[in-house]
Amino acid sequence: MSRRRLGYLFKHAQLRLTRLTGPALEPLGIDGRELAVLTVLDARSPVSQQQAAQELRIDRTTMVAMLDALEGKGLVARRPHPDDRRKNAVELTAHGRDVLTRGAAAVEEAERAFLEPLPEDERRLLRAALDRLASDG
Amino acid sequence: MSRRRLGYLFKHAQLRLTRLTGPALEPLGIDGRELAVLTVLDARSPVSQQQAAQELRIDRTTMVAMLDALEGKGLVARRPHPDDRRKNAVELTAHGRDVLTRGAAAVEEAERAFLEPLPEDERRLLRAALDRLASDG
DNA sequence: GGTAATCATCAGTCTTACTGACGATCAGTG
DNA sequence: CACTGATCGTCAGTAAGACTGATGATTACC
Repeated sequence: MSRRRLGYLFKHAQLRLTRLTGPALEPLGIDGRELAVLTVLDARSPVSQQQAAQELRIDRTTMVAMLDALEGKGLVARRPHPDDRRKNAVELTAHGRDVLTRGAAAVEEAERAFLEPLPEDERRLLRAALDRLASDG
Repeated sequence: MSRRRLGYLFKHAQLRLTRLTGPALEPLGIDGRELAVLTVLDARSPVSQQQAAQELRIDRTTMVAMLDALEGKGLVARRPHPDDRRKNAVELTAHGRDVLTRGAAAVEEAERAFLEPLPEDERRLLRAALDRLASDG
């Protein structure tokens, strides 16, 4: 039985997860946060930067920096939005789509390794529980 | 069903937890990390700074800063270790013990609120699962 | 007794993420 | 149409958290 606080458990679970996903993505030159951005762009493209930021619940200014990085790596392109000249329409490049595909596979693999200590049914339960706990309520 | 990555779920579950524990501890003038230090000192006191740091898996230099803060608030005292003059023997003050007691109660309450979306049996299961996932393996 | 390891500390750095301000642009009201 | 207020992307500055590497003091090894 664990006397640890939930805060401790979350922090160190996340640390262990990062120790697995980090090296898995490192050959692709991105980290987990960047992969999340690529995923959103793939699903919703073209989106404004604000839309993408809201989707991931990150700050608009943080998104600027992340897109700067991703654009610098040639994974993402900003172009002027046809309907609203305040907005950028952000899209994946061909290279970005490729990195997304390979990154997603790498992360799935890392998540499998991460969850390996748990029996199958508990993995599903954990995911469902986290999903409810992570929703702002 | 959740398509979110585990990294996202952990991050935002933790954010929501902090939104609950933070205000709960704020009247006591500490945060969750500091409460964890107080807890270790209470259980193991007197300990060296390194022992306390290892217990919480935080860096030795981070522990220096945290004890500086806690000492400044009068919750903790460093005294020379009787057996080894390189070490500090760190202990709770009377005030520190009091804050620990009230802080622990506040956090228990906040954790209850955090877990409130889950049925009773899933709460236990989550805790057990996190415990295994957080262990470095 | 001399070398290597340990402890606490400090300065510096890095990452992540924020606030607040800005110019440009759009939307709604009258 | 003109004004007001909101929205979008950007930038500068800041803050928290946690690390590295170096240092002085001390201890352990043999």
